Amino acid sequence: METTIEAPARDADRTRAAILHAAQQIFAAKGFAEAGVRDITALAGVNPSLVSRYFGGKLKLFEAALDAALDPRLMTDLPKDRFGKLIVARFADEDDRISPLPMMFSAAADSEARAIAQRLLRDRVFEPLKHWFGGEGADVKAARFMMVSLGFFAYRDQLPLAEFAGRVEPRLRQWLEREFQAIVDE
Amino acid sequence: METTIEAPARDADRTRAAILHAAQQIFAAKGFAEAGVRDITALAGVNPSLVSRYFGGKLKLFEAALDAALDPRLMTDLPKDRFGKLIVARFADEDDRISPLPMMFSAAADSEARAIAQRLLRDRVFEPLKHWFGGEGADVKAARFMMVSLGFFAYRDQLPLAEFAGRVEPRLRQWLEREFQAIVDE
DNA sequence: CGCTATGTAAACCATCGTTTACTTACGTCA
DNA sequence: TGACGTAAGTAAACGATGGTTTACATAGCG
Repeated sequence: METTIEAPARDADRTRAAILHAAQQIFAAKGFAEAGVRDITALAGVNPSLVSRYFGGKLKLFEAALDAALDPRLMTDLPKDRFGKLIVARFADEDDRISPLPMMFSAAADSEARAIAQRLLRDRVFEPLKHWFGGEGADVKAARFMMVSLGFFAYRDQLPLAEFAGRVEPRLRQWLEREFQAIVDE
Repeated sequence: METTIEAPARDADRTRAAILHAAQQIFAAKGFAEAGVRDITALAGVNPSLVSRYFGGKLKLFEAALDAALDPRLMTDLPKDRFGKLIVARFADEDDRISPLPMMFSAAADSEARAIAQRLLRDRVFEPLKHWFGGEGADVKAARFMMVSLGFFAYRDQLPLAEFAGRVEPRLRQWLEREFQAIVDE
């Protein structure tokens, strides 16, 4: 699964990119607090001190990793008439691009990391979504979207119940699809 | 506000209770990771070493604090015909008994604390709720309840947007009420 | 009067992000 | 081409944090 990113000898840009890429994997897998700088640099095959040199510290690296992974179009590039089905598919079917979302939960426990996650979540997800919905009540729609999404991830990652393990239960999935579709339709 | 719990001289039971009570306040306020044993014992007015002696460590204290604060009837004592309005009121209007719920989020970042929170959330919230809903699809109903609840708390505590700061926006609140009511009605 | 439970103070120890000092490869210029 | 200087990277130590343990003091009961 995790493939070590070999940083070629003496190339600052490649090394920086290797650290960033490793950081995305480790942060997504272990969360902000339990992901150690030594874990990340070990995966990148470089020295731990380079995190401070190239990124200014673990917190800034976290911010850079989150920022690089977040693409606002991830939610707003879908056709509105099939939004429900497609967004749930993207969430549930292990789309690699979704990993930054659950990664944000891990930041909740650390007050500094939480501030970063909040800002990014607002600027890169909430605001684009609000403008995409448009019209009156767009802010409420965006808030509804955030609640259902966060609820889904929190439930899936926090409460891995035996009966729902592995994939999303069909009736639950159907409810989620209707829920998301209702946001754009109303 | 936080009132220091004076532990009378040389009473093990009272001291134990004072630590537990202080732990509930500090854990709820700062989360598992950022709540220090020294913070808790300072509020209780006792020595930090007593946490290990009386509870077997910080993790066990967290478990005890969560367990003591969680009352399953918190959700299942409401009349089903007005469930939506009442549960949202309980969530949004700063009912003191709700504090353990957000407190669980803070445990998500720590793998050991998360395991405890998962078990407690399942045994003390999910299962009682499932039996209270009853009938066919009770498990899906309970899951829906968990998702909306977790989504609400995650959104409120994670994303304090300027326009929704302070209290819950009325239209959002209305949506939440309909959402919760729909779970019991369907 | 003395033993045991209660509580305290201080040290312990592991973790972890970061900094410092040193080494080495590579491009440049004489 | 060859020495030199700068940038890239490493190793090791630093320093703070924080849960836990140990050694010691003392109050209260039999």
